[in-house]
Amino acid sequence: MPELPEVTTAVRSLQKVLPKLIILDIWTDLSPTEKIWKTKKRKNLFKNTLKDPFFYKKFKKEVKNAKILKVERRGKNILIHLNNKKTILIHLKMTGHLLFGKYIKVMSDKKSPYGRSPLGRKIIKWIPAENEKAALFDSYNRFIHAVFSLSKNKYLVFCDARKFGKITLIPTNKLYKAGYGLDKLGPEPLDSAFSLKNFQERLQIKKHSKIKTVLMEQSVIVGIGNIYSDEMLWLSGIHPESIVKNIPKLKLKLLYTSMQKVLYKGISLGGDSTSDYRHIDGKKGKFHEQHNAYKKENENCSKKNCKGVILRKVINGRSAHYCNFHQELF
DNA sequence: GACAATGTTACAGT
DNA sequence: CACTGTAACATTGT
Repeated sequence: MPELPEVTTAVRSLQKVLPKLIILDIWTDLSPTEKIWKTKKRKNLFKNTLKDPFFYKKFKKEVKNAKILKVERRGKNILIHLNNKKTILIHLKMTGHLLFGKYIKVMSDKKSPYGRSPLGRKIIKWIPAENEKAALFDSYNRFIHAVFSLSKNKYLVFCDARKFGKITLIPTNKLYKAGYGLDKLGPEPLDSAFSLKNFQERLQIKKHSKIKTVLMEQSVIVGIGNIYSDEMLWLSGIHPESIVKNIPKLKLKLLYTSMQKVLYKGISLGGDSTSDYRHIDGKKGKFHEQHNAYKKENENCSKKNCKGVILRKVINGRSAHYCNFHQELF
C-alpha cells in the first residue's frame, strides 16, 4: 500500500541508516536472460529498469562502489542519491517494500509450505542473518527480488510479491526533465507552501471527473492512493463520485484539512500494513488498525451519531468505500 | 475456480 | 480535447 505515508516512513528510516554507506554489489532475480528478454512483449514498459537484462548490466557497473549521499521522497517515489551524479529511483507500486539489515544468501531445496510459492525448487534465497531458521518461510521475506550489498555488512533488500515495483537509475540532474519519470508530478500535499487555494486550483484541472479519481491522479497531487483517498473523503463527508466542479467551496476546504489530517495520521502511525507494506526492519505499520472506510464494507459507519453503513463500489476501476449516509453526493 | 488486490501506463472507445 | 474503461504487468490470499 505504499502511498505517501508509507513511502515517507520508509524514506525517513532509510535516511537515518543509508548515507555514507558504499554499494558493493547488487543481486536481482527480476532480470531474465537476454534471449528471453528479446521475446517479451511490451518491453518499453520495463526498459531501463532491473527487468531489462541489458540495463541490469549497466546498472551494476554504475552503482558498484558508489557512496550513498541522501535518501528522499517525491510523491510515491524513493530517490537514493549517489556520489557519482546518479540517483537510484525506486517505485514500490502495489506490493513492494524495502528492508534493511544483515542478510545472507543461501541455497534452498526445501519444499515450500505454500503451494504456489516458487520456493519448492532449488533456488538462491536471501534471508535475515540473525534468524536463519525461523526466517526461512516467513512471509515478509518470501519475495526478495533485489539485494544491495552495502559496506559495514549491511543490506538493502527489495521485496515485492507481485513484481510490479520498479528500480531504475537516472542522472541526478535529469530527474525532473521530461521523460525521466518525475516530470508531470503534481505538488506535494503536505508541503507548507501548498495552500487551500493551490489545492482548489489543482483539482479544477479535472473538474468534470469524480473526486476520488482526481485525488488519486498523481499529475494533480502526488502521494494519495486508494486507501487514503477513501479515508479523507469519509472524514470530509464527500461522496467519492461527486463531480469536482459541483463540490461547494466550504466542502473543499474541509477536504483540504481532512487530507492533511489523514496523511499526517498515516505517517504518525508508521503507514498502513493492510497488505504487504512493512517498515525497513520488517515490522508492520498501524494505520490499518484505524480505518473508517477502506475495507469496512457492510460495517456500521463509525462517525459519531451516524446511522450509515459502509458500501463498496467500483469507481473508475478502483474499489471505493464510503458511508451511504453522511458522505454527500454533489 | 472465481475474484480481488495498495499503482501506473498504453490504448481504444465515448 | 476530456474523460472512462480495459488490459497488462505477476502473483497471492480468500
